[in-house]
Amino acid sequence: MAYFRSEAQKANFVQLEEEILNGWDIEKTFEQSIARREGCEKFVFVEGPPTANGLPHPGHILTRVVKDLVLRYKTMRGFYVERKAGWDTHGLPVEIEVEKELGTNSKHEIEEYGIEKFNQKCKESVFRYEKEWVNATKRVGFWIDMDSPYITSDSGYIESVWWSLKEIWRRGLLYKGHKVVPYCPRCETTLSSHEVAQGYENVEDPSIYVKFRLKQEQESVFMLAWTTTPWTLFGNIALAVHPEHTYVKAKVKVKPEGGEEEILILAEARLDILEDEYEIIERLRGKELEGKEYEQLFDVPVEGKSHTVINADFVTLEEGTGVVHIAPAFGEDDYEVCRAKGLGFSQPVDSKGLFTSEVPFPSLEDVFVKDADKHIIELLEQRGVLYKESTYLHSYPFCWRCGSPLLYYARESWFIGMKSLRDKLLANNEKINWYPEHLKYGRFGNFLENIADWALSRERFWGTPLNIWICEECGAECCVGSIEELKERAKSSSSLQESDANSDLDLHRPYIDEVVFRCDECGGEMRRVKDVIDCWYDSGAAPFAQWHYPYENEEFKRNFPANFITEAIDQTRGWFYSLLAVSTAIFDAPPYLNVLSLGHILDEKGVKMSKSKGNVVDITSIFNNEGADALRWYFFTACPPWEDIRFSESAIAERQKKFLNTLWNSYFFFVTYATIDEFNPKEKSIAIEKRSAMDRWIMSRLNSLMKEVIGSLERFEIHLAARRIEEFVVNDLSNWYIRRSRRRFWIAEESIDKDCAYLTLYEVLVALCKLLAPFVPFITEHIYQNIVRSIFGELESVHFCDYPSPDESLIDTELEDSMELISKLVEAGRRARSNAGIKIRQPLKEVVVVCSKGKKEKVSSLAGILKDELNVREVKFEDVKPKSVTMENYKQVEVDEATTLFLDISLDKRLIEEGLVRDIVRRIQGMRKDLDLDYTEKIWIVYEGDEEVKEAINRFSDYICEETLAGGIEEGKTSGSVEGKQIYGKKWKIGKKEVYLAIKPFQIRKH
RNA sequence: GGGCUCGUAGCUUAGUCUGGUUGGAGCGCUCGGCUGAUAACCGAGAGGUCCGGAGUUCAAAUCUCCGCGAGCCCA
Repeated sequence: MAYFRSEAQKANFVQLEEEILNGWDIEKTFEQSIARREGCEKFVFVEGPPTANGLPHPGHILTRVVKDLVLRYKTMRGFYVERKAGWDTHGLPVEIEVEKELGTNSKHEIEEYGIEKFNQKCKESVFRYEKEWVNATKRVGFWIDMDSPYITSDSGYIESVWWSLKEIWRRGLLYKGHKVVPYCPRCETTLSSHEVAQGYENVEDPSIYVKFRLKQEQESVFMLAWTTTPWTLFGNIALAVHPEHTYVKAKVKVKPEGGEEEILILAEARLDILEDEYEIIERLRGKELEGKEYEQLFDVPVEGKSHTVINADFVTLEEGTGVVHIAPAFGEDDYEVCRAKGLGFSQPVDSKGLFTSEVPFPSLEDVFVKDADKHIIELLEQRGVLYKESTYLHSYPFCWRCGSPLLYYARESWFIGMKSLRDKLLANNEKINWYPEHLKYGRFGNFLENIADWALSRERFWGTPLNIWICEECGAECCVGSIEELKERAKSSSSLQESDANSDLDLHRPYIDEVVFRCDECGGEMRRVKDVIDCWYDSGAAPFAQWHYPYENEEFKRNFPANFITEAIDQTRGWFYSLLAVSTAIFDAPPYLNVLSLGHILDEKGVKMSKSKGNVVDITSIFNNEGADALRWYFFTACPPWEDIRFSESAIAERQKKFLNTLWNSYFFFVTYATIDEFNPKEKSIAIEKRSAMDRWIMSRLNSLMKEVIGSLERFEIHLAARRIEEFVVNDLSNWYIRRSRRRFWIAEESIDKDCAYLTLYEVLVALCKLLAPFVPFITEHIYQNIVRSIFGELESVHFCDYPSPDESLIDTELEDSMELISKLVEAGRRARSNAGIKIRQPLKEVVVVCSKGKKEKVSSLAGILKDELNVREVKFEDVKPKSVTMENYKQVEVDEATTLFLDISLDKRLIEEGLVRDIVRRIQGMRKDLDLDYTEKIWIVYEGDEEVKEAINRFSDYICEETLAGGIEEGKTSGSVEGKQIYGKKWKIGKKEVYLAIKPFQIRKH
C-alpha cells in the first residue's frame, strides 16, 4: 500500500494554489488558526486601512504579503494574533474621484449638485473596488478578517473619533487659527501635498529687487528685498534677515534721476547682484537690524503691528539679497514667523485669487493676482522703489486638474497643538523599535523635533464632521463627544437622519449641519463649524476607534499598544505619524512598539510604479501565470524589505524556477520513491546518532538553518531568512543530500540504511515545510497535506503547527565543516578531471590528497563521498606528496594553501572497460527514458558490438542489469518485435566504437 | 531649496557597521562535461573606473568631505 499520493513531475502551482484556497475556505482554516491560539499571549497588529476606490497596486500587495508573513510566523510561534481588516473611506482623494465622474470643478458646483447626493456618491465610490481588493487579498494568501472590518465612515467609528477630539479639546489643544495652504483659486479648494507634487512645472516668473525705505534715518536708506511674486507685496508685513549673517550698508554711486544718493542694505554675500558701483560704509550683523521700521510700500489696511525688520533662521544666502519679504497671507514660513513675533496680518486677495478693494488701485480690483505682475512692476517703478528687474526660471506648482497656478494662501483652520506635545512625542518615539533603525532619529525623529501644529480641518464635504459648535451670539464653543450627547443637546433631533443600512445615525454632512444647539451661556443658537477633519486623523484613531472605544472598551484595552505595524516608507509622516500623534495626545503612550517601513515598488527600469506613469504591472497576470507563492518569494528574497524593489514578471518567473521548482523536485523525489517502497514514517524510528554521516549532516544543517531563520525574522530581516532557506533547499538538500543519497533509495531490498535515508529526508521535508509556511503558504500546505496530514492526522493544516525550533544537540559544526571541506575537494577533483579532459564517467585509479593530519582526521570518515563523486577506486590522504605521485601520471590542483589534490589520470585496460560499461548503462537509461518507462519497469537488453564490447558486457552483465533494471542482457541481432512486444533499438557511437543496443519492456510490472 | 536612503559585472545582488588574501554569488553569454530530481546539474571562460573627485591611512568598495545620479519625504 502506498501512503502518499503520487505527484506530477512538473508542478502546476496556479492550480495547486486555487485548490488550497478552496480547501481553506471549506475548512475555515484561517479562523481556526487563530482560534487554536486563544488564551495564548497576544501579538497585536493594526491594519493600516487602504482606500478601495482604486485597484490594488503591486505596492499594496507587497505590504499585504509582508504583514501576512509576520502574522503567520507569530501565530506559529504560539501567539494569539487577531487580524481585523480596515477601510479608509473619507477624504479629498475620494471626493476628487467623484468630482471627475460628475464633471464638477468647484465647491460651488458641488453645493449646487447637493451635498447629500454628493456624499452618497462618495460613500458608494469608496467601495467600488472592494471586490477586487478582497479577491487580491485572498489570492495572495493574506489572512485577515475581512468579514467584520472597521470602516472609518461608520457611525461607531466616528463616535470614537469625536470622543478623542473632545478629549483634545478639553485639554485646550484644539484651536482655531490660520494656515497657509496650497490653494487652487479656480477650484476654490486646498490641495493635499500629494496633489501639489503632481503639478510642478518649470516656468519663468518675474524676478524683482524692491527697495523698502527705513524710517528714522538721516539719509535715504533702503532694505533691498527680492521676490518672484510681485502680487504678494500687497500683503507685506515684515522684512526678515538672518540674525547671524553679515549685512552691509552699500552706498550706491549712481544717483537716481532727480534723487539723492542711496544706501542699500543687503547681505554681504549677495553683493554681486548690485549693478552699480558702490562703497561699503558699514558692516553689521542681522541681529542689529532687528526692530528697524520701514515705510509701507502700498497703502493696504493691516491689523496689528507691522513693517519692521525681523530675524528669522530660514533666511538663506543662496539667492536674493538675504532680505526676505514677508507676507503672512501667502507663505507658510511667513505666517509662522509673524505669528511667533506677534505681527499683524493683511489679506488683500479673495478666495478666487482676485485683488479686493483693499488694494489702493481701482485698476487692480478684481484682477487675478498672477495677471497683475506687470502692472505692479510698473507701479513700483513709478514710485522709484524698483531696483532691478529680470526673470527667473524655477518650478512652480499648478493645479493638476485645471492647470491654474496655485497660490499659497492663508485660510482659517482648526489645529491640534502638537507643538506643545513635542517632548511627549519624542519620549514615546523612544519606546518604539524602528526597522530600519535610521528612521527613528532620522527622517521620523527630525520630523518630530520640528513638529508643527496639526491643521485638522478641511473645508470639504466627505469626511468626519468636526464636532465643534459655536454660538452665533456670544461665540461660546462646545465640542460633542458622543451620539448620546449630540441627541441630548440637539434642539430638534428630527434633523438627524437614520441611515438606511442599519438604524445608526448618519453623522455626515449635510445632516449634521442641521443640528442646532442652545447656548448654555447666552441661550443663543449654536451651529456646527462647517469643516470636516483631515482623513489622516481618522486612520490615526484606528487603535481605539476600530473597537468603538470608550463606548465598548474591552477589546481596546486588550489590543493596545500594537506589537507590530508595517506600511511603506511614505507613511512615515502619514499614518506612522498620525497614529503616534493621536495616541500621544490622548493616552500619552506609543500606539505601536515595532514598526517596519517598507520600500516602494519600481518597474524594470527602476522608476517608481504609478498609475500616472502607466508602468503598473498587472498583478492578476502574475497570479494566473506564476502564482502567489512565486510572487511572495520574490518579494521576500529580492532585497531587504525596507529598500525599493525592482519588479517584473520575468524576475518572478526566474525566482520560481530556481526555488519553488527545486523544492518541488525534492518533494517529488521523496513521494515517488516512498510510494514505490511503501515507506511509512509512522512505522519507523531510528535515532539520529545511528544514521549515516550524510544524514547527521543534513539534520545539523537543518537545525542551524532554523536558528538563523528565527533570528533573522525576529529582526524583520526577511530577506536574510528567505535567502538562507533558499540556499539550504538548493545547495544542501537538493544538490548535495538528495543527489548524494539517491542510490540509497534505489536499492530494492529492505535495509536499515534505506530507512535512515527515508526517515531523514522525510523529517527534513516536514520541518522545511513548517519553516517555509509563513513565506509560501500554498505549496507548504499542499506538501503538508500529502506527507503529514495523511499519515498523522491530528493537525489539519501546516498553519496550525508550531514553528520549528532548533535542537542544539543535533547541530554538529565539526561535521558541517568537514563536509564543506569534502565539497571543496570534490570541486577540486572535478577541476582536475576537466583540465585533463577525462569525463567523470571514466573511472580512475586514485586520488591523493596532501593535507595536514588534522584535516585528514576530519574528513577521512567522509572519504567515501569523495571516492564516489570523483569516480575513483581509492582515496588516499598523505602529509607529504609521495614519490610515486609524478607529474606525468597525476593532475595537480590546489584546494587551499595547505591542501593539494592529485588525481591519477593513467588508464589501464580494466579502467577503460569499466568506462565503456558505464557508457553503455548510460545509453540504456536514456533509452528507457525515451520510452517513458516507469522507474520500476523491467526490461530485456539485446546488444551487438566488437570483441572488446562483448568482453566488457560479459564481465559486467550483473552490474548492467542491476543498474538498468534488466532481466537479462544477450548478444544478437534484433529487429522488429520479440515475443509480440515492440522492441526499441538504436546504434550508438561510444568513443570510436559502434555499439547497437535494444531494449524491450517486460510484460509483468511490479505494480 | 532642505532632510533621509540608495548607487558594486549586461541584469539581480553579497561584502560596507568593525578598513587588511586575488571584490564573492545567481541570471544571462561562450566553451566543455554530465544525465532515472532532467525545463535539473557540474567544470572552465569572458565580463568590474566598487557612481566621480579629494582627504585620512602603511592599507579604502569599506571611514571623512565635496560633487553626480535615483527614490522617498518636506518646502
